[in-house]
Amino acid sequence: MPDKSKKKVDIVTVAKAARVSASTVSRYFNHPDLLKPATRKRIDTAVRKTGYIRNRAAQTIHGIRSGTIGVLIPTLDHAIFAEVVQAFSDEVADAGFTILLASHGYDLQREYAILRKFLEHRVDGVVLTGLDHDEAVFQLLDQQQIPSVLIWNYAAHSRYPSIGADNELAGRMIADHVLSLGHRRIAVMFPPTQGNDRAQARRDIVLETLAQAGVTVPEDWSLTTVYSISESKQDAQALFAQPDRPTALICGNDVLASGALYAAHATGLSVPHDISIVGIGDFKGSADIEPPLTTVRLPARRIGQEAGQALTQAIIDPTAAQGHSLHVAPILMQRQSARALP
Amino acid sequence: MPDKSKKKVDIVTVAKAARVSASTVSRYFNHPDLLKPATRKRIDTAVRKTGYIRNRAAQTIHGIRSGTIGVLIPTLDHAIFAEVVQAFSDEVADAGFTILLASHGYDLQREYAILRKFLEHRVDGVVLTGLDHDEAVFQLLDQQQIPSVLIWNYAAHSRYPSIGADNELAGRMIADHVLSLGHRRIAVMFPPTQGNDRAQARRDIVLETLAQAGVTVPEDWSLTTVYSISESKQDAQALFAQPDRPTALICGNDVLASGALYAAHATGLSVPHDISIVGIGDFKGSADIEPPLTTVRLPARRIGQEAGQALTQAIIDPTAAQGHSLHVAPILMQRQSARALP
DNA sequence: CGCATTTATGAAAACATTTGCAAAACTATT
DNA sequence: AATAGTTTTGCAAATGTTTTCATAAATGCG
Repeated sequence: MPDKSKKKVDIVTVAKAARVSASTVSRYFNHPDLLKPATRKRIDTAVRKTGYIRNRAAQTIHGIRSGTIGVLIPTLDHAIFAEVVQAFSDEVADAGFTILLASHGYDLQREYAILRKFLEHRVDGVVLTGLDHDEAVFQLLDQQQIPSVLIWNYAAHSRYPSIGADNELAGRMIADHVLSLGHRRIAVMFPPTQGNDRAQARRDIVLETLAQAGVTVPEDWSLTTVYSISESKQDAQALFAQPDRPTALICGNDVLASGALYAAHATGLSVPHDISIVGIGDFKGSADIEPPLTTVRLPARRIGQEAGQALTQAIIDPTAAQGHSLHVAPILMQRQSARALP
Repeated sequence: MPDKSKKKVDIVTVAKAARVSASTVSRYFNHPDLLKPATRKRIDTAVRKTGYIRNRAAQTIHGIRSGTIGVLIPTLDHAIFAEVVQAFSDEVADAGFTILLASHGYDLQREYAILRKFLEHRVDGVVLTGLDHDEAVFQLLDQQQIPSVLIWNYAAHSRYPSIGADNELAGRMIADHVLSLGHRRIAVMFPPTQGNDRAQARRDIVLETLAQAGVTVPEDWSLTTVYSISESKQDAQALFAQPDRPTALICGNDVLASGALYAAHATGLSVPHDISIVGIGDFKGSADIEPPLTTVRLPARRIGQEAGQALTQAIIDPTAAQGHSLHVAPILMQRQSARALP
């Protein structure tokens, strides 16, 4: 039915077709209750016939909300970020927002550039991943006075409201757990930490917790491995091949831990009998891997949802106090990849 | 430095600060070469001082491109889609496009609604996942004459250019492979197929290929399992517990296959000695799981990249022929989870 | 039925830009 | 120094909406 001719159809095209003024058509969309049912009906058919689609850009220049939220993550390739984004998107979609998504690949400069682009699009809100960002990023946010939230990592005193888990706590929890199982000969495997405050915090706290218990990790038992199952499998295999083996391996995240699990399997080591392996994150497959991975859960979905609620709230009611940080507690998931030393 | 006062800064604010007209400021951004170096410099500092950020919405109503591409996927929770999106996003970001992302969760009605929303935002292009869509969706696309591509699945005769792998081919490849290994007692496990043409096509072709070889899959060896490791582990465990066991299990995707692998492990079955298990997709961990999974690779990154290139091309040069479909060939990855029957 | 309300609609200004055209400011040439 | 040509800039119109204000139409009431 809709008119297929290429001439652009705008609000006045519809107005003409319905024999009303443009203002009335505008009202049809924004305050339908102000219209006489008969006119409403007339416009309705006109819209249908012309195939009219509202132009959000034209609305936006009136200071009307754009209906978009900019979401800035390191990468979608980590399942955990994909999960947060999905949850966030679902949450804000209900309120009519669409997300503008971009990833910076841990490059702070790109993050700034992308944020600017978001701002050019006049996003109604911004989501940034992690607590640490370039000072220029914060200045831009301050200056534009745009509702923003930092997700994934939590800190009570963050510069903008943060919604996420306390990564230091998570690190301490897993380290404490391993310690409590009686392990003292412990190896660690973490991802590189440049531009990644989350991994950084985790590593530091794990090492510190161990140190406080009098456990020091020898140089060659402290592995740095990129986020990849194959890499971690390889590195762990090398570690396990050494004559002198640790009794436990703490991994900075579950991907690394999965790789380590496979490495153990490939090396003929039995987990948790010969070695205990733990991760951080509780990623999707972690509960089902063999053996099920002991880890601490960082509730991604929950974070996405909470962030979505907080941000829509802040956008819809800008007078309300600038949102508060929210801590989504990590949870120790005791499964079968770690055991107590006899 | 930038002015922190809340009064909105627009192009005329900058113009005043630089003692030029608004048009000149506009030219500063769009045709800088038309400006005298001195004026350019003056505007430059004015922009900096005022903290001005261009308003894309205002440009867009002039028919200028919005610089956004709408990407519509079923869900980000499947790593494979996250991967395509990431690759696509990287590709188009280079050309200055930002993506508007939304997921429909396999609900065709929602897909239509989201597409409309994209169109309201005047996206410059649209990416849809899969070949099958509501007729209304295609009509909208036809009517709006907007560059569009269907990704993930390929078909030579698709209604809009499709860029992806031939899922039927992938299904046939893996079925043929299992057959060629000498298996005849074969079980299959596929995800539910409603609203999911990809899974549908795979299942049909696998069954058909087996049938052509004279192999029929008994009712209770044909499992339908939602996309989830834990579910598939459970279902596979039930299957393996039966007295009469198949010699091979073909899974509709690698997630299902991973679950089955864990199930075998948990049941004390050795893979591939006691049973061969294969998947489709070659997901991220598939090469590193124990044993490494035999599967057929659906090159997600490649698809995302190709789609990105094709779409930017179509947007930048609309006169060029409406893009062509592109087949990204699936590749059989022979690893260790399947063996030839003696 | 006429007047005062109330309700529904239209005209025009506003929003932040871009752009065609014309005027102004330079340069080069004689 | 005057002219012609070129480069740089400004003015004003245009873009697709929303909104304020005013007017027209409908309704209620005595």
